[in-house]
Formats: sequence, C-alpha cells, structure tokens
Amino acid sequence: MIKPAANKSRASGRITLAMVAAHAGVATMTASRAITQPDMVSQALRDRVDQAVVELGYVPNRAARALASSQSKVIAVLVPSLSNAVFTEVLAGIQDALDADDYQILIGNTRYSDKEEEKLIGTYLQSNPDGMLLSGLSHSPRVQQILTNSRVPVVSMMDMSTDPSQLTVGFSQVQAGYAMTRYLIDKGHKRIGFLAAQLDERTLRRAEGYRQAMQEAGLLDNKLEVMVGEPSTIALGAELLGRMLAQAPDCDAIFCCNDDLAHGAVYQCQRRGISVPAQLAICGFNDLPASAWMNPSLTTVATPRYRIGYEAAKLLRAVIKGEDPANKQIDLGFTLMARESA
Amino acid sequence: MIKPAANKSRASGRITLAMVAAHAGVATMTASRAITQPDMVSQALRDRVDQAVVELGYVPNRAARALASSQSKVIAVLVPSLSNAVFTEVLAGIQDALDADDYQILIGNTRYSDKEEEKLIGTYLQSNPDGMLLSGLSHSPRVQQILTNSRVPVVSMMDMSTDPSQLTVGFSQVQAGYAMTRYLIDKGHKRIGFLAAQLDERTLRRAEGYRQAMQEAGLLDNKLEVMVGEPSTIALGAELLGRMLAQAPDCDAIFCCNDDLAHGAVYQCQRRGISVPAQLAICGFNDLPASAWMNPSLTTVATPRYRIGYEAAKLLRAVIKGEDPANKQIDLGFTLMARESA
DNA sequence: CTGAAAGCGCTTACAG
DNA sequence: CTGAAAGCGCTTACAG
Repeated sequence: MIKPAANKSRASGRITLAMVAAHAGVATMTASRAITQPDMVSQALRDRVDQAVVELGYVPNRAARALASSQSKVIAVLVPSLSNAVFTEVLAGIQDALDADDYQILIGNTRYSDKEEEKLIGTYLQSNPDGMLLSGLSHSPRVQQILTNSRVPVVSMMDMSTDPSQLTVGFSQVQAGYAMTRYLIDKGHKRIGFLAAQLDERTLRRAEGYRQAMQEAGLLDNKLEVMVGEPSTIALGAELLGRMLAQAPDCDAIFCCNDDLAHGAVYQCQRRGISVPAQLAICGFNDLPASAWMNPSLTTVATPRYRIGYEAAKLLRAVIKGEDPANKQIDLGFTLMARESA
Repeated sequence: MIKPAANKSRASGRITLAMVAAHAGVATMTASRAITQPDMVSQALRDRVDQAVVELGYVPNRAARALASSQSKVIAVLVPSLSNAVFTEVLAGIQDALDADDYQILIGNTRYSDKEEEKLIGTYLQSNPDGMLLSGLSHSPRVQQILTNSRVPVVSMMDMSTDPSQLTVGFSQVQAGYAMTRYLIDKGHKRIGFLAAQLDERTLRRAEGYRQAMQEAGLLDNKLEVMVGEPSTIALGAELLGRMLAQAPDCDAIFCCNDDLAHGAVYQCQRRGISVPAQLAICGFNDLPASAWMNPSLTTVATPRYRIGYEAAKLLRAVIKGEDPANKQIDLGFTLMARESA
C-alpha cells in the first residue's frame, strides 16, 4: 500500500489523539472527551481509550490544546530575584497552592529591572497566560499599558496597595519599617542608622517607615542613612557598615533593610572587635534561616513570604475561575523577632 | 453590515497575524515572513507590516506557532530545589547562556523526589520541548524510558558520568569528597566525622569520596558517620552536630556534606563553648556566600555551579541546532577553600 | 452518550 | 520577493 500524502506530511512523528482514537475504534472527539471529561463517556469506551493511550504512549500536545481551547493553563510568575530566599519561598507557596490544578507555571526573573520585566511580560503574553502573579505594586507605564490591554488577571505580591481594585497579597512594608525603628527607639537608641541596598520598591517603603518613626521622635538625620543601588549581599553589608561608621561615628544602632546586609554588618563588627549589641545594635529584615542561629542571633522582622505566594496563587485561581473574591486585598502582616543583636 | 459567522466564532478576541496582514495589505504569509524572517521580505512590505504590528498591538500566539512549526522554543530545566542557593545559581547561568535566543525556559522543582521528577517530565513533554536540562545522572527507570521514547536532547548537570555518550556538565562529586577528606587527614586529623542530610545522589557520591580517603588512611569507622534523609538546613546542622558528638565523642574534625549543615554545626559549637577549629575542625561543601564571612570563616569546597548552568545550556543549544559537540563531557572542576574553620 | 465538521492562529511546502 | 492552499493536533459547537 502506498500512502500518497506521506512524503509531504508535516506530521511531527508523535502519537496523536487521532491515532489513539483509531486504535480504540472511536471518533477523535470521543477520545478527547475520554481524556479531558471522562464522566461524559461510557465506561466501555473510556476503558478502550485509556488502554490505547497506554499502549501507544500518547502524550497530549499542549500547544494544540491551547490553540483549540484558547485556554493556556499557564500562569506566569515574575519575581525580581531567585538568589534572594524571600522569593524562592514565595515560589514554593505558589507551587503548593497550584499543585492540584494542572497549571504550567512560568517563572520569570526580572533581576530588579523594569526593562527585564517588560521583556518577560511581553514574552509570557505570547503564551496567552490565564493569569499573572507579579512582585510589587509599581510597574513602568508601558508594562501597565500592556497589562491593561491584555486583560489578563493579575495579582500583586509583597506589599499593600492603596488602590482597592488592585488584587494584592502582602503586608505593609512601610508599617514594618516603622515598627522596627520604633522598637529601636523604645530601647533607648538615639542615633539609629539605616543601611540599604538595591533600593527596590520595598526597600524604599521600609525607608519611608524608618523616616516616619525617626521624624516623630525628633531623631531624623540624613547622615544616618547609607543607601546604595547595588544588589544586597553579605559582602556589601560588611562594606556598608564601615561606610556608616565613617559617616556617623556616634551611631548606636543600625537597621539594615534586609538580613543579608545585617549578617555582613554583624560579621564585620566581629572582625573589628565591635561588640553587638553592647557597642552597636544591629537588626535586619526578613528573618532568613541563618538569623536565628548566628551568634549573636539577629533581631529582625519575620515576613510571611511563603503564605504570600500561597494566598496570591489561591486568589488568582479564584479570579481565573470567574469568582469575585470578597477580599481583594489580603494583608498577611509581619512579626518583629526580638533577639540578641538589638 | 452583518457578519454572519460572528456568533459562532471561536476567535479569542486577540489580534491575529491575518488581521495584521489585512491592515498592511499583504498576504498572511508575507506578514509571517516579515516578522520571523525579515530578510526574505522587501523593505517596503516589511515596513508596512512592522507598522501594522505596532498600530494593532499584535502579540504572536506561541501555541499556534509551536503547532504549525513543530518547534516549541521551549527548554525545560529540572532542579531538585529552589531554596538551595546552588541551584538558583545554576539557573542564573542557564538564563544568561540562553538570553539572546528566545527560548522559553520552563523551571521545574523536583524537591528531591523521583515521583515529582517523573510528573514534571511528563507535563513538560506535553510542551514538546526542544531540549531538557536535568540535575544529576541517575533517574528512575520510568523516567529514563520516557526520556528515551521522547527523543528530546538532554544534558545532565552537576556530576560526571561514566557513560561517554551522555551529555554532561559538572565536576566529580566523588573526587571533591575525597579531596576535602584528604585535606583534613593531611592536617593530622584522625577521627574525622561525616555529617550528611537529604542523601541525594551528590551527597552519596561525596560520602563515597570520604570513605575512599578514610579507608586508604586506615581511618574508616562507621561510628563517624551521621547521615539522615531530612532536608539540609542550618537547624539540622546544629542538631546533627550534637548527635555526632554523642556518637563519636573523640571526633576531632567534621566534614559536612554542605555549607548549610556546616553553618549550623559551627553555630552550635559556639553555643556549647566548643572552639572551632582548636577543639573541633569543621568544614563544608559549596562555598555559599556566608561561608567566607562568618567567624570563623568556613573551610569548604567551591563549586562552579553558575558555570555548570551556563555551559550546560550552551551545550544543549548546540545539540538542538544539530551540531555534534566535540566535548560531550565537560568537567568544570572544584576548588578547595582552606579558611579558618579547619 | 457519540461523532462529523469546522476552526483555533500560525507555518510549511509549493508555485509563480 | 510574494501568495493561495493545506496542515499542525487539538476542542468547540452542533446534531443526533
């Protein structure tokens, strides 16, 4: 037998639904239903299809499904960093929340860059995602434009929005920054430095909280602020401690905008023979695993990043399903962890 | 004007290539070429199409492209963990290597589970990936079966394979384990403990190297091994240090299978008043950022994980392009970092 | 419960 | 360089 069309065939060589259907002796439609809506097919035919699937080793073609159904079953997630443990825990929460549904999760790393974010969103939109999970509230005008045009449901993570229509899961970065500063003030510190890097949205909001508290207490002094745009690392924390001490030698406490910087600052103090907290109190932000274990243990703010990811994903899923969630703004709060370092 | 087919339309509502073509007054084919192979279209038409794309805000439909071309432009990456900095750096290398090409990178977290790996590979195969990047050499028989059937190019990362046909980028975990143990032996230690958790493939290979070196020196003693299946954390390192000391009180050095455990062990020693390295030498594996900064700084093995990701992605890309790489096994080596703790 | 037809939005394979 | 036709592998919308 000659198959006339064989030569000019564009077939991929993979097993198709049509082949499964033929093997089972049913129509393609029935094979499709047996797989995606088994309840709508009789037991007998369903069994035959299932068997054909196994015998042929059928793997559904997601692109074809997406094209035909105009439902991608894709959720795109954008985080500013993968080396920051905060965001890998956010991702863990998202994965756990979406584990049962068979969403394909597209993880994008913007590296704290608006340009990268724009590029990634453009790319991901090509996959026609059912929804997106974004880090932060502020995006470039072009991104906002693109997002609006696309009509893709978006949930913002990490901070609380003032716009009640915006779906948001997080906690108030300003309040957390304020709370940590008040804690230091209440401990009697007067010259409280603020050490920051990266200067992303969240860091700036924490700085806002710091300034509010300092202002209220009449302690505000810009000599006490050391803020640089480089990525936060332990090494940078060590370096910036030196800069702070040079700039404000009378500084008696330092609020680091995250634990990485704080770890570096503490280690640097140890090397310089500065006793923490006796001579200098140091605290951080996020409560990374090492913070509870290092010596001295680090006073910091514990943030609910796993739950942020989890709840954000659940919220997005509800919206995708067409539900109108009662609570569009989920505030998960934060916890001040008073330990040895401050 | 009534559009007769409008009601029964299954159109997604998005701008399509056909609309762009109509707007530009060319055939769909020409619009397609103007976008994907601009050199094959005259300047004049190309400009008209480009303009139509902008005016209409056209976003290509990746599913349709994948289906028609049977090229997904997808690369799937499987790592056992995202909370382990080692693998996030591998991912960074992969991203950087693939940045120019417009591959969609699918990141899967197997959580050190064969079942999860199987599930993820099954899911990702539905997207018909152009290639896959896998962590480790050993996979379940079913996974190997599925992979073979799929004919998708695979590059294995993190360790060196003995099978010369297997595309591999990494370094010898056995040799690294051996080297660290020899270092401790050469320093005069006799009772060298081995502390391990997770017990994944790589950890077991490091244990192999440890045992080889201990055996050669006539120092092997299973009382010196504490190995548990739980995930590695600083907290677990702190706990296991206690267990080791209870089991082998005369132990004079401890080789921790990774830096997280080592950090926990060092912190625990500090809390118990055990001086490191004077009373007990401690070393780790991977050289995480904190290791160089903590006090005492940690002796460990620096591993080239960023480059592993980078080179593995480059290798995979070459294979996808049909090249036959001269070097199918890339050994990136490792570096012993002798510091204060051992 | 089952199926024949049409269509999703693109690209391949030709032909001119 | 340009384009009309067919097809990728599924699902939707009907009809029975």
